[in-house]
Amino acid sequence: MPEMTIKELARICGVAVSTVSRAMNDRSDVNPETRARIRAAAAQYGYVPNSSARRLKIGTTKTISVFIQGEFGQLLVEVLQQLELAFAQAGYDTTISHVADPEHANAGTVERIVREGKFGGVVFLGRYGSADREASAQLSRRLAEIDVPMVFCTTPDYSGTAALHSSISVDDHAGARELTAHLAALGHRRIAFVGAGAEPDREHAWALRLAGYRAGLKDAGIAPDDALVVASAVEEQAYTMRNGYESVSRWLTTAPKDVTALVAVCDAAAIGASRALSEAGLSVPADVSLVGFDGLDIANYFVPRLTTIVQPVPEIAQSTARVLLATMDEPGRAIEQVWIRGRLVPGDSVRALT
Amino acid sequence: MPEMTIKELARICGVAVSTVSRAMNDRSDVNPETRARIRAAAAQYGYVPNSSARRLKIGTTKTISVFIQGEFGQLLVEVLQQLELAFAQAGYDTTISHVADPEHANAGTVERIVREGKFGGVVFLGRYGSADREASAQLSRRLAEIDVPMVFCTTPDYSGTAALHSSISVDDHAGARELTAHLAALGHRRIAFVGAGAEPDREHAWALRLAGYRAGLKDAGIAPDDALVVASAVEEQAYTMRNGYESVSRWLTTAPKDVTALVAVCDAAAIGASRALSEAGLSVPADVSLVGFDGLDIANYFVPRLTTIVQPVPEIAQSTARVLLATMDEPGRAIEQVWIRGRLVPGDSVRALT
DNA sequence: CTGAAAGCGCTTACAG
DNA sequence: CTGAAAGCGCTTACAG
Repeated sequence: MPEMTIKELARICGVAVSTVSRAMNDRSDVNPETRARIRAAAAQYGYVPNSSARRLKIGTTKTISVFIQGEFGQLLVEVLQQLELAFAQAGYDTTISHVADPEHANAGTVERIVREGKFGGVVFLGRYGSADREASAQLSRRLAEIDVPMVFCTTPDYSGTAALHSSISVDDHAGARELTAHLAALGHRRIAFVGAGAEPDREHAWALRLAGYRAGLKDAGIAPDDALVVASAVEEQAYTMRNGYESVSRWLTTAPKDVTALVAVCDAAAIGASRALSEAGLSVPADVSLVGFDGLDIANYFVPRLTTIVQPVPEIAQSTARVLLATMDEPGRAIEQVWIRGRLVPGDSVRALT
Repeated sequence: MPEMTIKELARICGVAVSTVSRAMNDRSDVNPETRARIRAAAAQYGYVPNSSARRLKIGTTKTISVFIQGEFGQLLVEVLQQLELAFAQAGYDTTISHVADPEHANAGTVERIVREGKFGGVVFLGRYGSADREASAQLSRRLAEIDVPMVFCTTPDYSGTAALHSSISVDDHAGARELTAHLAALGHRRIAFVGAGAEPDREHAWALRLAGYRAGLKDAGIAPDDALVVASAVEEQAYTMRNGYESVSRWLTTAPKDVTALVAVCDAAAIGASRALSEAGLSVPADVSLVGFDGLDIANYFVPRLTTIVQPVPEIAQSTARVLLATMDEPGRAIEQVWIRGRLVPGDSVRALT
């Protein structure tokens, strides 16, 4: 196919290029018959407008870019699908910008948004920024200076004291608190948390979930015990089976023997933890109860079925789309922080002690 | 940031736009000092060339598009990451085109490639086309007419008798054959296959794996038995836990009682199968042995650890990159079909009967 | 409702 | 090594 241009099509149809342009773009100021004739010819000859030329003129596009950094699991894939759907319904194309190497891509990420620049809006999905707090905060601030509507989905805004961006996430704190309360209600008092980061933090999912766990303990009148907070062994891949496995394996050598339940930072970590327990001769839930967070498919198929908080993927995606589209319509719009409650789904991984 | 243009930067530097262009594109015919000066100014003022304008002039870009259709799991994510890496090393950007709805996007997919047109190359990752055989074959043929180098990774070329596209995959047939031989060597004779499609097929992964299973039975002198071929209950999501679960649950009501082992079409299906077995009071591997295919993380963390064929992700990605880049260099290049052997990794899900 | 013309920001022969 | 100029394919005021 020799890539027909608007000029050739105009010649074939015996009209001016401007008329072809109007017909192709469904402008009202074209004779319906002319338009039909041009569109028929376009279909026949396989004419497709050159999007680069178009973009160069227009400046902006009906395209929303979703940024994903580093590894991404089932959860993000699901959110992504639903986002694409929601944007498509609003007449926007979705393009995925995957930043493979999170550590070296911060400046690059920003630069790319500015350069390609022509996105109607941008979603940051999952984590973003680097492990370094200050660098992440700086990135967040630089992003805020760019004149493109953006929202953070499933990842917090690290800007610092004042939030600079809209964000939508599951309510990590409330979820972990509920899981902990659930365990306490079943008689557990010695409950550990698996997957804490090294530095204090109050924005990452692990930190919010850890805080929720602590709040849950407090609700139940249980004194916190640092020996029950299991640090991530593989911090740069905190939300993985491997981290759950290695963290718990290491911790078990010195763990208090009276622990009866584990709250894992996520389902994947819970599954890794389960293997570590099994290798240590401990069975779930007979010897130790175990809960996860996220509600992945695997939580439902794992043996035993994992008690977990199911992330409300449809609501998260819909809220994200709603906030972004609203901001695109009304650029000066106030930023919005949305926390959506997940649903606790009991499995077979928790034993009642009472 | 007011989006500086080449013209403004040229004025600031006191040179012609053509000189700026040469400096930014690292052409040899610029005075090194001039170039340094211009680049410094570009950095200082945050000038980034407008990619649309550039594309419009150049016609083609240093960008490779990876197409992913429908749902995608951990395996494709891993391949994707490695592809991005390989392309980056060759100086190419990677962009992901996710086609959310596989059934309705065939024509759209093609059109999009043609329209955006300016990709240096295209990779189809995972499945592509629709469930309908003829539609897929037609799509494959239409793709072959487009003047963009493309390769199929982890998905077959459905063109028909003569292959029209290069493709790279794990050797599904050899892998399933090896798994079956492995079971037979441990004394299993009544071995079932979980996840067969309804229509005869010789290109999809399930069909190749089913054929490999049959070859493995034959190698071991075991007569095939149709009652041991478990049809997919959820055919449009064949490679999922849900399909493994529902297929085996349904089949168990009428399954021969003497089955001692299951070959699942993939790890996810194996995990689903495991739950179905467990609900029927059958334990893995004490009552039934179970093997998967793919080598996902979960195979290694599941209890019991799953015996499986590990997909050689690095080799698959590297071969894909190599073939695509070679085709881009040499457009008339012969197509190439690469089948890479996976590695059988024994877990704890198989019991020796002898 | 339609056409002629300017111009989006860049690259690349063509002269010097 | 550098500059002036043409032109990539489109859209959009501006006239009619």
